[in-house]
Amino acid sequence: MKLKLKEIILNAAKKAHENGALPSSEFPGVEIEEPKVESHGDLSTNIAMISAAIQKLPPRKIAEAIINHLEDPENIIEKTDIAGPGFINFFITMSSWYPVLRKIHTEDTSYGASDIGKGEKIQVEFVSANPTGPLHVGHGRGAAVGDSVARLLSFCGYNVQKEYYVNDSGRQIRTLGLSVFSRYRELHGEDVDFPADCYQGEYIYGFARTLMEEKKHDLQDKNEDDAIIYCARFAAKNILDGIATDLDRFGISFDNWYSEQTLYESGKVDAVIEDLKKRDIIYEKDGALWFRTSDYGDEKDRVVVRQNGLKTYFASDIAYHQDKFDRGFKRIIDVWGADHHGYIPRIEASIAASGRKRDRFNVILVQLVNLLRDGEPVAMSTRSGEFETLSDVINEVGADAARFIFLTRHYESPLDFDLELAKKKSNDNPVYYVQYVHARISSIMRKAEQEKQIKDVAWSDPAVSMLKAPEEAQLIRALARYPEVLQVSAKHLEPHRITFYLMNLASLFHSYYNKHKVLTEDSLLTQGRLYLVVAVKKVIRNGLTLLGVSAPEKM
RNA sequence: GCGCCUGUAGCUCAGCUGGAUAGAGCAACGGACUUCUAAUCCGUAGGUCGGGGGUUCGACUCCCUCCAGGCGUACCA
Repeated sequence: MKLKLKEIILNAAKKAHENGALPSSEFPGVEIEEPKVESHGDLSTNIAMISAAIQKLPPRKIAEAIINHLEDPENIIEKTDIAGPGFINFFITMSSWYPVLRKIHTEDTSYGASDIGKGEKIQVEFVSANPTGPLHVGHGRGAAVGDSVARLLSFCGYNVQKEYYVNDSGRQIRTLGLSVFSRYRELHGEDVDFPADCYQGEYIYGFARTLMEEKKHDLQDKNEDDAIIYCARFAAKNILDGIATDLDRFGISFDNWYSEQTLYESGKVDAVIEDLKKRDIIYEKDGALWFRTSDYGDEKDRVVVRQNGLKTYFASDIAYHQDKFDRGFKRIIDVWGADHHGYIPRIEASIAASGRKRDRFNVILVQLVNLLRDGEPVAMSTRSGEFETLSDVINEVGADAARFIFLTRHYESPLDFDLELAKKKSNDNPVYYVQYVHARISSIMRKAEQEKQIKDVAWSDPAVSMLKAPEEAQLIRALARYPEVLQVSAKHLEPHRITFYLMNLASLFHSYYNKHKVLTEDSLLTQGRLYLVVAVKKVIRNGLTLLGVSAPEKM
C-alpha cells in the first residue's frame, strides 16, 4: 500500500513539474508513514516539506500542486488533506485494504516473510555459557533474544546458523575440575580446605557423589593433575548435557556446538598467532605476546600469550572469529551479556586486522536481568551458589511467559523479572493478553462449526465488503503493517518490536471483540468477520512463533 | 579518570533512526458478564521527555556540556 501510494505521489510530482507548477524535478527523501492520530488519515507524506528548499516554494503550495496532479486509476484514495506545516494526508478507501486479508490467508504461515536477506549466510552465536554451572536467568534472556533474532532473520530471507560456543578449555574448566575433586576428597573423609575461588554450588557435590559411586577411591590414587582433569571433563560434559536439556525445554535448539578445545587441537590458534606475528600485528614485550589492538581503535594493546606461555581467552577468540568468516558467513552476530562490552573493541580490532569490514560483525549486548520475587531482589552468583537457575524459572512460570517477558524490553535496557508477576494469569502479564486472542478466535471457530456448520473461511467479495466498521478498518491496517514491522525488527536486530506489535494488535482485537459480535444472524456479515478474525489469528500465531511462544487453541 | 549503556506519567516501559496535540500497561477513580472465554472491554485522571546550550521549517530522536544510576576498565574467562 505504501509503495503504491509513493508511486502515485511521485508521478503526480513529476506531472506537476512537467506542467510547470513546480520548478524542480528532484524529490529526494520522500517518505510515507502512518500518522499517529486518526484524523490525519491512513497514510501521509512529507514530500512538500522536504522539497521546500529545492523548489523554493512554501510547502503548502507544493502540496497543492501535487494534489492537483494526482492520478488514481485503482481508486485507492478516498480523499486528501493538507495539514500542519505541509503534510499531505491520504485517506485510503476501505475496499483497497481488503486484499491484505486474502494475502494473509493465502500466504498463511509465511505471511510477513521477505527476502531482504537474499540468502546471505549469517551466523548468530548466543548463550555460549561456560560449562561450569547451570544456566541462570541472565542466560535465559540472551537465549530468548538470540533465538528470536535468528528466527526473525531466517524469516526475512537470511540463511541463518545458530551456534553455541563451548568454552571447554582454559582456567575455568580446571577450576571446575578442582572444585569437583575437592568435594570428592571431602566425601571420602579427607580434611580438605575448599579453595575460595572454586565453585561453591550444591551441584558440585552431585558430581562428586556420582564419581565416588562410580570410581570409589580410584581418583585419589591417581596423580592429582590427572584426577582434576578427569573430574573436569566429567563435570563439563554433564553440565553441558544439562544446559542442552534446559534450552530444549526453553524451545531452543542449536545448529552447531563449537568447541574451543578443537580450535587448539586443530592448530588454528597457533596458526593465527604465527600469521599475525609475521605481519607484525603481534609483537613480543616483557616476555609476553601482544596484539596491536590500539592500532585498530582499542584503548591499549592486549596480551595474547602470557609470560608463563599460556594463551589468553582472547587468543582463541581471535581464531574463533576468524574461523567463522572462513566458514563462509558474510555476517556474524554475537549475543553477549552487557558486562562484556569492554571486550568488543578487541574483537573488532582482530577482525579489522584480518582485513575485513567491521560492520560484518555485530554484537547484541543484552543488559542484566534483576530477578525479583514480590518486588524483592533474588541474589545471583555462580560462585556463591545462590542463584535462581533458568530451569527453576521455567518450572515456576513456564517457558512461554519467560520468553515473552524477556522480549518485552529493548535488550539494551535492564530488565526486572518478577517471578510472582510472571505467574499471574491476569492483564499484568502480557503473554496471556496476546495468547488469549488466539484462544478466543479458536473458540469462535469452534462455535461457528457447532452452531452454524461453518468449518472454514473463504474469500468472497460480498462477504468481505461487509467489513465497514472503524474497528475493522483499524484491525486490517494493523495486519497490513506486519511485514514492515518484521523488516524493521530484522534490520535493527530488535525482536521486542514484534512483541509490542503483537500487544497492540491484541488490544485492537479485544476492543473489537467486545464491541462487535462475529457470529451474527446475517450470514454474509458473519462470513466476512470470520475471514477477518482468522486472519488476525494467523498473524498472532506467526508473530508468537518468531518469539518462540506457543499459540494455544484453548486457555 | 576514561569507555559503554540507561534516564520519558506515581511504577514498568514503547516511541518505526528528524515529523503534526509525546503513547501503552500497572496502580487510582467510575462503569460493562441471562450475549462468540471478564485471562476482556469502555471512560476519567496523570508529563518543563534528567538540566542547560546548539543544529533547522520542525528535536524524546542529531551535536556539545553538565547531573544521576548501572556496567566495564586483567598477562580472568
